[in-house]
Amino acid sequence: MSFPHHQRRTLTDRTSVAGDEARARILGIAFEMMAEKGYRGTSIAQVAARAGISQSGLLHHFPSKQALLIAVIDHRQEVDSRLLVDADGALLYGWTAFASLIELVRRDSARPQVVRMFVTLCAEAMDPEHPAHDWIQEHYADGERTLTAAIDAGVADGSMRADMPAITIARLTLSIMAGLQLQWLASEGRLDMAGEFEAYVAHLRRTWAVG
Amino acid sequence: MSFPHHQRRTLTDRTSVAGDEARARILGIAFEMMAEKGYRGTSIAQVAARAGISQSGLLHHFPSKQALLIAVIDHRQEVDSRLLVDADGALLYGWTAFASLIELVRRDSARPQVVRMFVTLCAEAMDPEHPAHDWIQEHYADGERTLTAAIDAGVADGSMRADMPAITIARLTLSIMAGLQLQWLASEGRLDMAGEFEAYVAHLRRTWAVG
DNA sequence: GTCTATAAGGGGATAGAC
DNA sequence: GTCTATCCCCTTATAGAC
Repeated sequence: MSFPHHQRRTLTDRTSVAGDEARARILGIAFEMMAEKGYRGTSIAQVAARAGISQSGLLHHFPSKQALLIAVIDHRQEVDSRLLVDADGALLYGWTAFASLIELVRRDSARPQVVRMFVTLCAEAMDPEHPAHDWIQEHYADGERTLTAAIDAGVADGSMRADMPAITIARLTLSIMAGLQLQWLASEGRLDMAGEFEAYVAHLRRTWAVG
Repeated sequence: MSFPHHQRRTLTDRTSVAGDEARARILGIAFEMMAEKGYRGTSIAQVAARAGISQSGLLHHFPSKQALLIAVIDHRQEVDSRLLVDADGALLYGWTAFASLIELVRRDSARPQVVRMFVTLCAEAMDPEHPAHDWIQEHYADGERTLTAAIDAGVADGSMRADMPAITIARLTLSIMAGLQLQWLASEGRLDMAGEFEAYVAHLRRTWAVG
């Protein structure tokens, strides 16, 4: 992923603590509002008002609405530990990867706003003119590559069968994760997202594990 | 589903053919634009311009933007034959229902705009203030009920196992359908949506059919 | 770092002529 | 059934004072 216009603070910057606090506050509000209304449905004036600052004040920290969106996406990406990677940064593989995905879904079950932000952004970023279009395409492709590699490793070490292409399993798994998010949001919590996903992995394990 | 403000032409109406043509043209353009930019990202002025009519002319046929959205949704719902129901209106059940779903996915593979409209609308309608919020919730609930009933019938007639709750299978299946739509759109056609879904049903059949 | 003022344009919807 | 003209609000972004 690359956003060439993204501002990143360097070690030599001398900015005030008050400025940092305002920036963080704006970022949090922007995230919440974009989660609910999407990028297009959110106005920077409303974000500014909720953050207790003027619109111009906001634009001092984020020079444009697009810069604000990019900052929101980048921030979440730093907060969320990367998918399928352990503490040392090594790639998880085989059933360990699926256990990690279950953990991820369980964590998401406690953060409906995060899920909503992601779902909303995914849908509107299908438009090639949307500022996050490239990001979302790379995000999907990256997820597919990573999970496929993890499954291939599981097949290689003999814990998974080779009678179904790894990429097919990967795509089905990622589809289920995305689709469950939609159903979970639509059900307003009545659906047990983590439970349903665990049932899927359990079924996969029964029918696809070796031994 | 119910939209109390929806205008439906009665048998006693005497409206001109030219008016009907204009209405249909506006409806088609509105569908395309809302598929790409969503409801919020589409302006009635742009729809009117592309339809070769003035904004006021459009508002003569659809008194508000919301009325236009509702007409678009209703129109698609009439065009698309209902899910899991055969020509006589009887409920499909068991593996027949899954065969019907495969057909549905295959048909959708040729209509990216329809899929995009639906995905975009689903995401933005998660917002309780969105005019299609109630519709989308009912749509999800209805799909879950219908498919669960079809699976229950399959278990009852002995063609499917009873070792997994019907509703779990139904939710997983609907998740996969929705998730594959997202991946398919993001991949811009590089993914074979119908093929992936068939692979899922085949796996289900191998591991879950009786006999 | 934050503000007010303002530019410049797009949005949905209405009134009334033809 | 379609148009022009208009209203009024909201949008993003900039200029310049403090």
